Amino acid sequence: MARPSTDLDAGREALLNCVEGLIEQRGGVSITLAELASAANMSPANLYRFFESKEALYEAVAERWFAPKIRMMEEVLASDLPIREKFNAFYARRLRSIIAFYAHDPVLAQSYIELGREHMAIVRGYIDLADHFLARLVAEAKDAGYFPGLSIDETVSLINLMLQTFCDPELIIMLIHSVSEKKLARVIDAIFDGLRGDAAASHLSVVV
Amino acid sequence: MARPSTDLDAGREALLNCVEGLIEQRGGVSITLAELASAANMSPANLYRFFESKEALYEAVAERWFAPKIRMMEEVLASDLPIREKFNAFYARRLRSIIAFYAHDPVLAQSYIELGREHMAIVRGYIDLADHFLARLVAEAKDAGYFPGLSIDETVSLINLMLQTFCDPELIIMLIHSVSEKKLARVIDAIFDGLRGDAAASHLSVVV
Amino acid sequence: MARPSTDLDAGREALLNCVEGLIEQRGGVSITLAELASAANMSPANLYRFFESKEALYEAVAERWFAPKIRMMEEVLASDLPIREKFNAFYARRLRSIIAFYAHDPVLAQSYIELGREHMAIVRGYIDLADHFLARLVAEAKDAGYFPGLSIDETVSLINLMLQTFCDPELIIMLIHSVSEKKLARVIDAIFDGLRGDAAASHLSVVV
Amino acid sequence: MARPSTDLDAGREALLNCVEGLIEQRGGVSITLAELASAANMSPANLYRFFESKEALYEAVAERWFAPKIRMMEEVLASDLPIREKFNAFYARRLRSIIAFYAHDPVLAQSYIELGREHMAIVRGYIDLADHFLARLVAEAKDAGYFPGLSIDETVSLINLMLQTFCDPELIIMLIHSVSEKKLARVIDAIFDGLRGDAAASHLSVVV
DNA sequence: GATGAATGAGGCTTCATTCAT
DNA sequence: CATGAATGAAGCCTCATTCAT
Repeated sequence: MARPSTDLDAGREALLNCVEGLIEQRGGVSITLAELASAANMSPANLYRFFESKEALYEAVAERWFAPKIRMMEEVLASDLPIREKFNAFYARRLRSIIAFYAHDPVLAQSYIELGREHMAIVRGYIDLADHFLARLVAEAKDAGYFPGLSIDETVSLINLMLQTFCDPELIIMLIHSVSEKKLARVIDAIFDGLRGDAAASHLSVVV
Repeated sequence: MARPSTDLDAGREALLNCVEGLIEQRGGVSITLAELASAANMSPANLYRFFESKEALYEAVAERWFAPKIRMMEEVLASDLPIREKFNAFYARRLRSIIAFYAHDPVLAQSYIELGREHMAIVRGYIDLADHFLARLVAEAKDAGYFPGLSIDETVSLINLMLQTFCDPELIIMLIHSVSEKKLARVIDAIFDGLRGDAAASHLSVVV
Repeated sequence: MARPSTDLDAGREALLNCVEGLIEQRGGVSITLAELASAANMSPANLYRFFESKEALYEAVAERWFAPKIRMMEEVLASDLPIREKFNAFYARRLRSIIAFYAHDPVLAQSYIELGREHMAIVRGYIDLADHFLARLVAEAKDAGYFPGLSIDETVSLINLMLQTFCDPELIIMLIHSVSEKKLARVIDAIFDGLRGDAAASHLSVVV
Repeated sequence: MARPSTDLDAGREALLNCVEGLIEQRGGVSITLAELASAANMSPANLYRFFESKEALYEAVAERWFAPKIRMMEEVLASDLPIREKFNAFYARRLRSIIAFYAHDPVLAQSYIELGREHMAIVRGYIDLADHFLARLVAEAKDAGYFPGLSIDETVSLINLMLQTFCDPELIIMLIHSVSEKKLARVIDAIFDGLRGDAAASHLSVVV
């Protein structure tokens, strides 16, 4: 009866906060379970009541970071904006949120980046998800006549290359002073107005 | 027997270059001695001819990073510039070099920062050294009548707080778009013209 | 209050049945208390009401296996059969019961053997007890004039060697197709008719 | 130069012998790396020079056990016996070797069985390989007109059911006194003469 | 009584470090 | 000099066991 999971969930939240605290204090690099346990005033073994492995813990940390971004993307996809605006929103909202997060706590942001680099496998899942969303946007755009002569996969690949600096948090932070929503809009315009397969065929063969 | 140390020194340099290469390729996180040895085409055991421990290796990496800055600071201290300019040069030259390094290779710069966070103990020594230099500058400034009513230590502490963002590489990079030598000059002016003990007594108690 | 031990005893029995079930299903190797608890629909902690340790649990399992054999041995010892028949019954009844158990459930039998090998310490106690009974039988036999020139201990040791394959369950099962009560009877005859100290002195020195 | 692997290979062999010794002494259940290391007079860490994990060690143990059987099966498959004899040889040779191994060292054989039960995943690979060989035999037999109305997979599945007791070492040992090459031959005759799809259709649906 | 929470000991594995050659 | 062999300490994880409720 009751919700036996509530306690565990609360504990999980508390632990995630703890992790966040540690990350901020000393970077996210090589945090030890012993270290986390001691920060959380429990034995290392007890951590396993809340997370079934260190990996699962990092997944939860990643989820905390990515969940709102995924929600955003889903909202945008479900919206009935015209495709070009939809496309812009898809990237702009994420960009804005990353910039805001960085502005609010640059050290924490940096540390998340580090963490991401150490746990590529976890991050990759989210990148793939974003790619999947992008593919759906591209399909919609193709239905509207854009990107003629290009397959969806080709288009996705090209767009990823062009917009990398507007969606990879690491690059965004690295180029924080030159990246902006305005520039993003420009690039997206260029993509929609200029990206096609016919003229560019020879180049594409290089890309592939 | 010639000078066996020359060989060792050359080997050390080569290894440090190797380390730098590794750091740039894959971040500085959890580089293994085996990994470094294999990158340097030697056995792990042989590394110990050049560095007596992994810690010592990291110290050398740190020294490479800090040495020119220390030299700079020493030069400035030894110069016969008027104290205010001396003070400015003390910070401005370091700031310029960090910004240049970051501009030249942002990823490497980031990785050094990571490394620094992982090896705080090593870094701390250099921070203390810089504090020591600063204390000598402050003493000189006090001789010239500045910072009345403040002890050297109090002054050093206050100045560190105010100039943190102009000398901590992590903060500099983090605020790369808002930090500049010009602003540094302004802040230093404010320090020289405004920092004194009497009026600020109540605040200082808070600081401590 | 009543007799709280009755409940406990019942619980103990139930648990032992549970263990037996688990052993049969998945072998006796590395059964977890958590696993047993869940199979018994109780919390792991509650197991400790019934058995004070995992070791104690295994002792009980062993006891279940050994108890009827011990009872048999006691009955035989208390009986007033002539010594030679008594001796035969001492071994034959155990042999029969082991063969029957194996015939009834070979997998379970195998698993008990495994278990025994993993918990030698527990088993050793029962072996010692059997040795003690045997020593009493041997004493009785010596009173009747058998085994002249041999001490009780020497006799016990020799008999153990000769009858090992008729009382070690592992060996019995291993040699299931060549072991039989008839052969046992032959061997016992040989022991009673042939085992003496004088002629065999030189060999005995080797045995010791 | 030379063969740097030779030492390692020798060490591996030595370790496998050690494992075999341990298995024989105290069963194969829950052998600890520490235990093995101490039996081999080395530190647990050093084991990793020879085997990259405990799993890999057990794989090597398994390979030692299975390799000759696989070779046998391959030889039989490559031979140009008539299919029925080939089929018989395929099983009979394995059966003979298992019985011989058991006869030569029953305790060790038992312990290998235990080990197999603890490391099903490793064993499964070999079972699958045997199934693959069997499928090729069945295909050959079908080309010769046997097993009409049955697919290869169905036939393999049925034969496995019928011959289980002649190829699973655990079952062979368990039934050591009733299993024989002669009986195997009888069963194989029945399979070749009687196994077909048409008449048995209704039964097959049950089997599936 | 019975349970969930918590822990320490011990297992596998990695890695910096040492040592004999 | 340089190496391969070997190790101890430390990290992650499991599990028998205890304790407050």
